[in-house]
Amino acid sequence: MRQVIPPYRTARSVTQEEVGRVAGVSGKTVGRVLARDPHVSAATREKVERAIRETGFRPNLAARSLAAARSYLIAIFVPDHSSLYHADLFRGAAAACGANGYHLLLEEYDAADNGSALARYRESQRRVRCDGVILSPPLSNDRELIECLKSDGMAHVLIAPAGKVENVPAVFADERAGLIELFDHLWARGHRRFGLCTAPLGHPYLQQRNDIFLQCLEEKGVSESDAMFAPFVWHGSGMLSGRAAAAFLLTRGSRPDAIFAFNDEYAQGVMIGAQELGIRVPQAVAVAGFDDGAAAQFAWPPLTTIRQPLDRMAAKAVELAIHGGESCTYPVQLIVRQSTVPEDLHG
Amino acid sequence: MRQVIPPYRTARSVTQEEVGRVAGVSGKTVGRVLARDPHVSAATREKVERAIRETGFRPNLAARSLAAARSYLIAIFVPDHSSLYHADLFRGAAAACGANGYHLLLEEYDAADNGSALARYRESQRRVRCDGVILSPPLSNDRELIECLKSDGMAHVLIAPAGKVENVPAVFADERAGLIELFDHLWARGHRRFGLCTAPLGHPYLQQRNDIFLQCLEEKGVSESDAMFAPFVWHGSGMLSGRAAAAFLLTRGSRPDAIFAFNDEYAQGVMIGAQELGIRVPQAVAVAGFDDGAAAQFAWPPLTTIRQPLDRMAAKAVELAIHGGESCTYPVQLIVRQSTVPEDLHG
DNA sequence: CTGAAAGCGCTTACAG
DNA sequence: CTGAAAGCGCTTACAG
Repeated sequence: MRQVIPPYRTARSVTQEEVGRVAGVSGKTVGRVLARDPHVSAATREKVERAIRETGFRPNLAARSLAAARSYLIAIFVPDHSSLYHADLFRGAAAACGANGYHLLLEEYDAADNGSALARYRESQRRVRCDGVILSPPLSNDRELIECLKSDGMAHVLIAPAGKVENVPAVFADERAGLIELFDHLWARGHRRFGLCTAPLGHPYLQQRNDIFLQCLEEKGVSESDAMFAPFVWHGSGMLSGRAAAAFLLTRGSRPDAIFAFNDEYAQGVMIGAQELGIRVPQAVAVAGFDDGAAAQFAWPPLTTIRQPLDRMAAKAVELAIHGGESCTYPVQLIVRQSTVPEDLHG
Repeated sequence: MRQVIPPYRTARSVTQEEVGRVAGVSGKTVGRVLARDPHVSAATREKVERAIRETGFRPNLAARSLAAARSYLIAIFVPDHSSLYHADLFRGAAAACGANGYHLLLEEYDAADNGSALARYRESQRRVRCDGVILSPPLSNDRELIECLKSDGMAHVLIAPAGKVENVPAVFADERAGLIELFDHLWARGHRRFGLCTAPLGHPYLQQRNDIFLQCLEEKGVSESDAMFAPFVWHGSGMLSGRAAAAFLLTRGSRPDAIFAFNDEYAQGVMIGAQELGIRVPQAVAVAGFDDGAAAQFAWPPLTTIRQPLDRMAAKAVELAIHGGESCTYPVQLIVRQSTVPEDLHG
């Protein structure tokens, strides 16, 4: 029966038993070597390793999963639109999975539909049970999905949720420290009139960046300080929406001399919008973003922004999902470029 | 023994047997319902489906894989740097996997190291045997990796390889048709002096785009027609390299009046480079790209480019990997925007 | 330090 | 149309 292999089946692979036969030990001992069990003599280990090489043995993940009741799979969700932010996360997560003998499974969801990720999770988990799920913004604030994960007993880790979530391990970037540093940089350069972009609903982690920026302003308590908000209007992409925000902010009576956009895509749009109006960046208006992700690479002039280590954060999330552990916060870094400081001052 | 569940194990799940008990049939019949076997009476099917709902039964992928000798997993490789192109592919592939009851597995590799993807494949496949592997550029022209896949008997599908690869199913975009359309567009607008960007080594699919563009020029056989190539110099990102290419092309004696960049990231850099030199796009120089991917979203002015349906191509690749089938070619679409036609002409 | 047994939860033929 | 048996290739206790 076992020899009947229809064409679509993968070739029957070498088993531990067969490796054991070649090495002159039992298959179980081969399993021990593979599991790095210390209770194996060096000589046996040596023999087994040679036999593994000779036979081209590859452990069968399905069998292993079934016996061990773990899948060696970690799932992460990808929104159905291009997101540079998420692309960076995936790379970091995939690398970390590989390093831990795990594999990263990508699940797609519809970002425009609030319940979609939950539905996708339910449907998908009918087929595979991953060992853990990693939730990135905006899903890291999806209470319903998190509740479902909890009640399923599914390990889960949040990346950069807005605020702490009780009893759920999370990986944060120290956004507050970065924003304070950015604010101080702008303040020190003499900026007093600030423009901000209203964050879209359902993205509390973006809103939070604005909130912290406003707190910085408040702490200065200087009366002439003022913040002006561009309303949120979606124009089909972060860039175009940022461009519209710039048009709003820069065509009023008293326009801001510095604009903080809650992420790089918006910031680039703000710069384009300003330049279209003939307003020079940074001479007439300084612009800063957040993330230092791929979008910052496309910005001109080069964008002053706050770099968060997304790849390391994703890697940490994978490790927390696999091994458990405490929430942690990664430092961020203010990257000063020519969108806030003219080139000639850069030396 | 089976009741000893260490904390790290996933909870024991409901089995087909148990569902069968609830439904008053054997577990095998439950399996038939799940497999959509037509030889099940409607009444039985109904009973079983109710029992599945009541018990919250979820089939165990590991057990299924082990018994059926297929993993229900498709692997795709992601380079270790941000790539908008690849991010678009992944989304399409993930969606198609979901629709087919499969899952997409992300494998990371080092784009700077030629043998890295092969090494990564070998190492990873020691642990999981996927049912298929999808190779996207530049891996879709990696002979060594493809040979290895073949000798492993691993199903594989190529996305947009440069040239046909013998006996390997591939998904193409009709780049030639798109490039001819783009060339005709530029020609019709009176452009005669063309600038091109030399493609990086190891990316024959980009080189191919230049080659086709040059063929179009040749076919015109017009003596004053000329093409000028910017040398390839990597400046850390496609955008910055394109910017340098523009600086090269636009500071010679007889500068081009239209520049074709082999992809959108380069094209955006070319536009930035031109604008820095005070050369207006499109009035003084028209610029066009290729892909209409996420990079085109960041471009200003909006970029004329050739849209290829990356998500559908990736979805098709997944289907070929799962079900087999013939190579196929997707139509592309010239998207004319303001980088080649001034806004006032757009109506 | 190593082996034999039992079991993970499915699918695949084969009977009936 | 439905059931009982065998098997997929591992891991987990338990013996020795």
